[in-house]
Amino acid sequence: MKNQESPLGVYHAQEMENRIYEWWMQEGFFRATGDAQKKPFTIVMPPPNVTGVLHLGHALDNTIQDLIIRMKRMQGYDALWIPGTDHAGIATQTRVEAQVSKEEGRSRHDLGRDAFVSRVWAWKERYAEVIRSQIRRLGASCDWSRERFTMDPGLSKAVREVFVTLYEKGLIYRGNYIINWCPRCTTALSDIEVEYEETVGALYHISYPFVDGSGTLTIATTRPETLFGDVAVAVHPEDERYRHVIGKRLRLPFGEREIPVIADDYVDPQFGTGAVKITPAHDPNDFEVGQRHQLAAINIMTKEGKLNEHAGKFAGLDRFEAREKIVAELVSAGVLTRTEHHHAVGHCERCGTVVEPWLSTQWFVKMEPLAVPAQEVVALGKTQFIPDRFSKIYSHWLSNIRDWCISRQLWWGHRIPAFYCADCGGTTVSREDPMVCVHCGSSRLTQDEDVLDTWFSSALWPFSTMGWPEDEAGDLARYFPTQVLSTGFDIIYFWVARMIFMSLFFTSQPPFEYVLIHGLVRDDQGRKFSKSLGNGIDPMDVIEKYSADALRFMLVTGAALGQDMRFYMERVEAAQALVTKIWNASRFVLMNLDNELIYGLPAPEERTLADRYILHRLQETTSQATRELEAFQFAEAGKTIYEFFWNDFCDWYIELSKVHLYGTDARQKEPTQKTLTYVLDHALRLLHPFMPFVTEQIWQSLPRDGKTIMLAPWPNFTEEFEDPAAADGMALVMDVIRSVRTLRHEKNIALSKKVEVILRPKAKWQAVLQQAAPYINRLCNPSLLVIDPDAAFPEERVTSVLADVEIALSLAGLVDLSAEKTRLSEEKKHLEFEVKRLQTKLANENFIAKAPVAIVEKEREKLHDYEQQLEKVAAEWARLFSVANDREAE
RNA sequence: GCGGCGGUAGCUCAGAGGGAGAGCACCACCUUGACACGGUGGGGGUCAUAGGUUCGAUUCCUAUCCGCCGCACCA
Repeated sequence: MKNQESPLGVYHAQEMENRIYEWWMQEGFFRATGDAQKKPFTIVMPPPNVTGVLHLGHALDNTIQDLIIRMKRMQGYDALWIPGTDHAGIATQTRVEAQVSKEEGRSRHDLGRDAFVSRVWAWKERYAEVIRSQIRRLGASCDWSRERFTMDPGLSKAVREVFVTLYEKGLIYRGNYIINWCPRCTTALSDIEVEYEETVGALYHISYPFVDGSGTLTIATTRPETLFGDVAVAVHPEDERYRHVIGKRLRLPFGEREIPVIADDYVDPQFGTGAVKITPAHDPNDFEVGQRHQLAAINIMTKEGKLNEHAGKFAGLDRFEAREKIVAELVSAGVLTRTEHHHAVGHCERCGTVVEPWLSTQWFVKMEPLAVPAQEVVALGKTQFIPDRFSKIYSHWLSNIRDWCISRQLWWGHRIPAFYCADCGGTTVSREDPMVCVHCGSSRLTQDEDVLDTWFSSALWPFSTMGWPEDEAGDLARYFPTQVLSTGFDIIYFWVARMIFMSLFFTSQPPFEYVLIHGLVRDDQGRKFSKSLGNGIDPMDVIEKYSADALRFMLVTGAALGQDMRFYMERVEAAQALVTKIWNASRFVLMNLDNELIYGLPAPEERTLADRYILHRLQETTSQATRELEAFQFAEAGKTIYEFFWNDFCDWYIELSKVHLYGTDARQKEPTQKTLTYVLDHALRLLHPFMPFVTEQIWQSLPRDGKTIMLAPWPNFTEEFEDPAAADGMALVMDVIRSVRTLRHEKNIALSKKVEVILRPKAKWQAVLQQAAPYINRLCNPSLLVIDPDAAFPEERVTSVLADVEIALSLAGLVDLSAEKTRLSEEKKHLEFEVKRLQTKLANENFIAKAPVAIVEKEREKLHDYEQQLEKVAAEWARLFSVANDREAE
């Protein structure tokens, strides 16, 4: 009967995980119910870009969200997790352009706008499906019936509504300003889409001759090719060196154009020569200087980054090629020298091309009116960053923010709803495509060719996914605002801040209560994963080799929130070991159940000491893990549950349970079976958000109440289980067992070899130890177990002294006196040290006076225990000496 | 220049005002009726450095060193 087959069989992660996910989907467990009895709890998933596949960072992010949403669902919330994908304008367009070019050797212009865009849609369909299957493979319990894409009709409607509203309120405007331009992508970029990289470049000193022949003025520049756009040279008004040349005129090289010397305190006299060429069309600072002095702006570059007709004979050359040629000519003319110069050069975030500050007409969002409330809401704690330090980063950015350039010269994205009139030149911005110009009534309208920055639509994600603006009574009313957002710190500016100000503006509510910021997943050497390093790890490969459960557990316990983590396969293996351990422990439980077992707990009076202990620990673990999870301390919570399951449940309780399961007293069998089942059930529930698959699989085989562990109630605080007496008692029993084992090990006595064990406890522990005798018998294998405060120890023995019990093994003929003396004297030395330490501490009047009473009391108890132990160890040590002397005397 | 993070056992990381923990690795023993992805026992840390606060600091404060990151400027 004991050896019946476990219904669990062999663990096959791949087959099992796929099958379970399918079943969850079929049963609709992921769908938010809308149950009015339940409180809603909502998370919107940061939509992955449809550019390609998911990486470990996505896996971490989604695991965190799934963990939270699964716990909340079990806690009885109407939990909603909205999945989706982002169209990722530049990134996706670039990928598809590359694909078209590679496969057909054609550019997007060869295809034409409509044909190209339909190619991108095809790409989107394909990769959205890849991403969907990857998220599923991870076990994400998101509500697929509410999946969204940033370019869905509803979300596009939201984009248009937002654009038009902001335009009407004067918060969106079009203008000719310096923006960041990527000549490769041929589009404008926002400030944060530019990545600055420290580079070794050159500082060129060029001498411009005065028109009146009175010598030259030497300027310093890093970009000599822009000299064709120079409209002035500026010096500091207070700079004595140049005061006399202000107002004079200079002649530019390569041409006859003359420019004035002006004074502006923007100039730093310490830098370079103290004289700066002013090129308003190609430098943001120069642009401002130009405006202050009413200077013209000469744009000398094409959108591809080539010099245009203003550059004379250099027209048509690429900007870097032109720079070389210009420098060469100026050097031979003797008017240019160069020095090495370190400076940060902006690169396109998507393609790495050096970004060009470029004057062009673009659409902007006026930021200040939006940024102020967005800062407030975080400052007031209505939205909280976890860890809190990220709120500083957020607030710092918002307080220094410049207007947001939102137009992109791309084809993939939301087309800007602005229409220009061919007759009056007026602009019409409207919710529906206009038939006629609002200014003059002409029907000769053409829509702006450009699309909006992807982040413009992502910024609306928390409410656009819920039906805003069309359906405000449905999901939006119930599930917005959301409770939690989980994302990486790299996206705080791009996305989090923008969602917050857009939500505040359009819904008057912050979009989330908590923003969880996690760190980066790095490789085993601490480097970022990157294509160029070739160190990428596909989460699907990890799942394939181990399991989604293991990957999830590893990621979520790998580091504290906000801290970067290194990805080590060894740690996935460790997580997999836990999965296996859970599986095997469950097999044990199941193969020891009787078919007619009724689900439930044994009555309190039927519970064994071990039962009481494990229920107490279950209770502790439940409280602690719940507290930690609710504080978003996932790694801590994972550890708490891990330790309970492995150490308390497997190493101790299961071993102890064997006494009752296989023992002679049949009455104890059923209570133990019930406790095993109960504790396993609840431990699985605690583990489920971490490891959804294996816990579901096991739970299905368990006597249970419910259809799926996904919807089983989250374990609650159960006062009835609180049992400090059982906890203390078992702690002592465990100490005793451990000590006996240690003595056996030190004396090389295998557990299979029986040996007499004598325990001399303090009287108050007599009953507990007596009760625990069957456990000690099973785990220590004594030939005879004596438990008696007055027991006499045999002459030939080894001993161990605990605070509350003395332990002796009877070892006739086996005691190595000198080894034993060494061991005891080490022990004695250690105890003496501790006693001394505590005596000194307690002799300190300041300590007694100022430390909390409880601490002082604790230290006194410690001292007392140590003193007693020392006394006994010293006595034993002395006894050995006399035995040794006797032997020598013989 | 401004700001942030990290420096704890060989490795990766937790932790916390009252003489430091885990996983992996290591050593010894064990095929004990769930599990060798296991069991039992063990070794290993002046908690980066120097000051300060405190009865007490590895934990709080200051400075320094080392590693990393963000922002700003860069003609």
